[in-house]
Parts: sequence; C-alpha cells; structure tokens
Amino acid sequence: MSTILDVASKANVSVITVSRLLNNPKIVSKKTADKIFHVMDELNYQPSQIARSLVNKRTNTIGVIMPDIKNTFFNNWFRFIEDYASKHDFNLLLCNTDEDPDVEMKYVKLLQSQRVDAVIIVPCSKKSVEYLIKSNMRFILMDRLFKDLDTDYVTTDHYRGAYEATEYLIKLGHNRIAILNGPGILYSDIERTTGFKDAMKKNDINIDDELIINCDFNEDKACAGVKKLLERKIKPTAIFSFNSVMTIGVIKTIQSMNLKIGKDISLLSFDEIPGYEIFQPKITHVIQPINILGNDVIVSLIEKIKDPDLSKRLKKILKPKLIIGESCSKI
Amino acid sequence: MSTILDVASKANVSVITVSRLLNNPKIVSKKTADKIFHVMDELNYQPSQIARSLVNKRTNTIGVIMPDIKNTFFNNWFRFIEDYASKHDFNLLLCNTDEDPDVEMKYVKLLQSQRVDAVIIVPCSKKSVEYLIKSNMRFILMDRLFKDLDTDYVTTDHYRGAYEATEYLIKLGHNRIAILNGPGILYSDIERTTGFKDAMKKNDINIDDELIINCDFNEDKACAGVKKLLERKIKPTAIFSFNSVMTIGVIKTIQSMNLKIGKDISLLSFDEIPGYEIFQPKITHVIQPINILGNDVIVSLIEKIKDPDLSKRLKKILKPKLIIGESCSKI
DNA sequence: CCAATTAAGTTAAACGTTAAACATGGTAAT
DNA sequence: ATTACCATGTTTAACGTTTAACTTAATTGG
Repeated sequence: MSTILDVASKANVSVITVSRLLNNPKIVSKKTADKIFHVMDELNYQPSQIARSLVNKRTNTIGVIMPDIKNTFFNNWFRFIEDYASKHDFNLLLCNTDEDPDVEMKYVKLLQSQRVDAVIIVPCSKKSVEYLIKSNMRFILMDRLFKDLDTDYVTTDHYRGAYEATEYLIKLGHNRIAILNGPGILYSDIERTTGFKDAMKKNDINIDDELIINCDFNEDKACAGVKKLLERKIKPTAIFSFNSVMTIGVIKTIQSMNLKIGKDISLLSFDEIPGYEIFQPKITHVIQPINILGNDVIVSLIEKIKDPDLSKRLKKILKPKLIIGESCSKI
Repeated sequence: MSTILDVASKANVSVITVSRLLNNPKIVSKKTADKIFHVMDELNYQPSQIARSLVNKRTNTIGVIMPDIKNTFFNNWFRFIEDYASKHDFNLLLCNTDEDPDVEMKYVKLLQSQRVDAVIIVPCSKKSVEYLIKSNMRFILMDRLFKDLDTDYVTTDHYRGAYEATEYLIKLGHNRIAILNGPGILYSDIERTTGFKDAMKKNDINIDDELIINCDFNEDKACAGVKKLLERKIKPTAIFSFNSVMTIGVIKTIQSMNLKIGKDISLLSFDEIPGYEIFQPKITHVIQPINILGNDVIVSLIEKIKDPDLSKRLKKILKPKLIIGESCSKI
C-alpha cells in the first residue's frame, strides 16, 4: 500500500506539499496539485486514516451500540444516522448487544480502544453508561436514559405514548386491558408502564396486576404470555404490546387460536411491525419520530466533534404519535 | 485519555512490560500482571488501536458494504457476520449504498483509507470491485459476482432457485407467469432471469417478453408494474417477484385491487418478506441459506487475515430452497 | 528593478504503540 | 558455586502522517 512518501517522490515534490494538498488545498498551485492528484490516482493512494488519527486525535468514526439491527425500528433509525454521517465523511461502527449488559460493556471498551470520536448508544445497562462517563468519552443516549445521570440524550415521550394509547382503548370501551412489557429496568419500559397505569387511574379503572405481563421484549415470552391470557376465564378485551417483537408473538398466538384481531380481541402496539403496510388488519400503533430521533442524534454529535468546545447538553424528548388502524374495536 | 506510559509509570514498571502484558501475557509474572491490571482499571486504560494498527498493520476492523441494511435478508445476514466477528474481536464498519455505484466507490475508498483488514461487499458495480483488486485490498464478494473477475465469493445458486421455483409454478399448471426482475446488470438478477427462462423453455412454454418486467428491485416500480399486468386483457396467472422489496409492492397492489393472493393470482417471491410469519396467506418463496452465507464469508475472511499466506480462493455457490406456502394455487 | 507575495522545501518532533537486540539482577537447579 | 533461566529493563527505531518554524526560489506589481 503506497504512502505519502511514494506519492511525493513519484511526483517530484516534497512530502509536505502532498500533505498540504490534502489538508489545505488552497495553498498549493493548480499545476502542482494536478500533478500530485495524477500520481495519487496512478498509485491508488488513499491517505492512512490510521496515521492521521494518531496525529489529529480524530478518527472520523462513530460507534453505534444498539440492541438489534434486525428490529425494524432500529434499522430505520440507523439509516438516517448513516446517511448524514456519510455526507460528513464519518464511518459508523455497528454493534448489537441483544440486550446483554456484558456484550454492551465489551463493545464500549472496544470502541474506546478504537478511539471513536463519539458513541451513540441505546443502552441496556447503566454500567456501560457510567463507564462512558468516567472514561471521558463523547456519547449520546438514544431511546433510553438514566434520570440520575447527566448525559446527552434523545428519546421519545414513552409515558405520553402509552398514556394516549391507553386512553384511546378506554374511550373505545375497554377496561380489561392487558399489557406486555419489559423487565422494568429500562427507562422506556418504565415510562410506558407508568403511562399506562396513570391513564387507567385517571379514568377510574381498576388495574389488574395479572394483566401486566413481563415478556422481556421477547417474542417467545410474548407468545406464552398471550396464550395464558387468552385461556383465562375472564379474558382481557385488549392487548397493548410494548414493542414490535412482542407484537409479532401476540399476532402469531392469536392466529394459532383462530381468533380474529380487532374482532375477538383488540391489539395495540408500540412501534410498527415488520410488514406493517401489507398486514391486515392494520395494527394500531404508537409511532416514534424515527427520522428526528436519528437526525438530532447525529447532527448534534458531529457538531460537537467538529467543535469540541461546545458543551451544551442535548436533552430532547420527542412526541410520539398514535396511528389508528383497524386492530382495535369498540366494546 | 491515558496512555501506556501513564500505566507504566503509575505501576512502577517499564512501558515494555505493559506492552508485553498486552501482547504476550505469559511472559510476565502474575504479581506484576495483577499490579498492572489494577492500574489499568483505575485509569480506565484501553490501548490505542490506532497506534497499534500503525505498527501492526492490522486494524481488526472489517468493512461491510451492502445495498440496504433495512432489507430483511441483509440484516439477518449481517447479524451472523457480526456475531462471529465480535467473538474474534473484530469491529464492523457498515456502509449502505442503496445500489448507487458512486456511493459504493466512495465507501470503498473510505474503507481503504481506514485500512480495514478486509471488505465484505455485495457489489452493485463492477468498478468498485476492480478498484478493490487493483488497490490490493483483501475482500470477498457476497451474493453477486463477476464471472470475468477472479475473486473470492460466496453466493446462492440463483439460477437454480429461479429454475425450481418456475418449475413448481409450471407443475401447478401455470403458463402465463410474469416475473419482476432487476435491470439485468447484476449477477443474481441475470442468473434468476436465465433460470426462469430455461425452466420455461424446458417445459415448452412460450416466453412472453411483456411478462418480464424490470422494476429495479424497487417497491414503487413493482407496484406500477403489477398494476399494468393486472389491467391487461389476458392477465398472468402467477407473478414471480425477484426480491422481497418488490414483493411488498406486489402484495400492496393486489390488495388495493381487491384481489386475493393464491386465489385470483398466484405469487412467488425470492427471499422472505418482512413479517413473513404472520402474513396470510403464507407466501411461497425461495430462501437463501443466510446463516451459511454469513458464516462462510466471515470465517474465511478472518482466517485469511490471521494467516495472510493463505491464498486459496473461496468460491462457493450455495443451494437455495423453495419454501412452499399458500400463495400459489393449481390452475 | 526592487519589494512583496506566493509556492515549495527543509528539518525536527510528535502521536501511542510494538519490536529487536541486548543488559541486568534474581532465583532455581545442578 | 556455577550454570541456566526468568522477569524485567534500556535504548533505539519504526509505523504514516501532521505541524511548526524557517528558508529558499520563483513570480508579480508598481
């Protein structure tokens, strides 16, 4: 692989001229520039970002840590980030944790080792965020935050999303509403559960703890949970699933029991399911502003990388929206 | 950010001892090792991969260039790669081209600049592959190959997949089969089209060129294409869509015209659609061995990175499989 | 034609790590 | 006590680039 030295000698100029051309093109004459570019082309020369990074203390790389890129929500979101990053010549290192705190910690350290300019993280554990803080890395939380940690974040108002969705169900006449939630350690999960409960209380509906089922955001557990629910003597009239992965499980189970969504049982989901557009009936769901979630994160981060003196915190909570389909019916 | 020097001085050892501990732990005594590890922990020290890379000429990073991570096929495939790479302490740089040759070329050069140890590419253009060759980078093609270029590749037998799918339709009695294919420049696309045509010829069925519609693997174009098809006086009895993105378009269009898949018209797809498991009727489709496609690529690549003398080419064509659902009916 | 400006070159050091060649001091085996 | 070995240290250089502080040469304007 050729170096700046090869280019310089082949073009009969000094190394510094080549370096100047790369970093401050204005100060080298057009004639010399052309000559050097020509040689670069001949040699397929690309400056070593490695060597540059060592000097500049900038890698032009951003690490992205998330639960799972297979999740529709995350891959959509990722593309917004990538498109902007790419325009600004940043590379993205993608890391999937599958919600495993150990994997997450390992990735954080790997990214630190790679000296990424910043980390975008959808954390599953507080420990890794604390590590990011104490090792002085630039980072931003997405989707999930920790109220007692002062960090940048961009997230959705999960409380409000769940609250409004629940009110919608209540207005349709439902009062035996089951929810499938997570283990209750993640911000988004807790907020949604609280939003649900508050909406119930506000409308003077008794909360039946047996209708609150922790499925760990896992499809199989959702299947099992729903099966149990639907085998009860007194069934819920509506199910509110807290993410699309569990919703898939819910739908499978309902189908396997030969029930009709929106008729025998109402279904509401947080996030859009894969194949949403073609699935019938259309599933009513709470949608997060994915493009804004992506854009705000990457724009503010690149801004801060380019101007490290900027120290204002970005703390943004975006409004979700209820998309009404055909999966919830009047009681 | 602390350096190996900070660690050494705080632990009262020399730099070289720390370096040895990191690279060849056996040769440093347990007592010293413990002391050094303790200091590393205190300082949140992680060795600079940048500096290491400069010396070792290894970045432990692999670039992955693909059309779009939002595509179910690709995000599934990517996860197989990542899981293995992560186990071997490799990072992945993810690049999406949206099938744009210029973007692809830009990414190839960016990855070269980053001095990635290897590139995994689902190419949309021959130019970028030629660049990879002439700039002497280690790489492997996935899914699409170029017959006149001697490269490593792992792909599916697209010809056979399309051939068998077509035969299946023919055996059901179809002879007016429409296909939605790509622009005819990609290996996979060409192979599939040829497979389709050969199966038709073999069964003495006339190929109607008006039933071969180039939709560029694009959903909107597929919608338009199918609409036209279904408005013909003599409709096709079956549609064979060459990827899942177009299949979504097909389904949307059929639904919007109030026709029933598997009844009014048969549908067969290459690759699984998003939400496959819950969609009814189950779409009959050709499935590629995603796990093997992922595994073979990353295993062989990491092997070659670790032993650069290995020069055997990997050229692998895997068997696809027809998954029979309920979307194709007897005529 | 001189001064001013511009373009290019020189030299040395720095970034954080590894590597090679060799030296030292201590401990264990003979 | 001698030999051998082991753990550690010293020194120097290298990886490919940027940067700073100068110098020199060439070109331009008045």
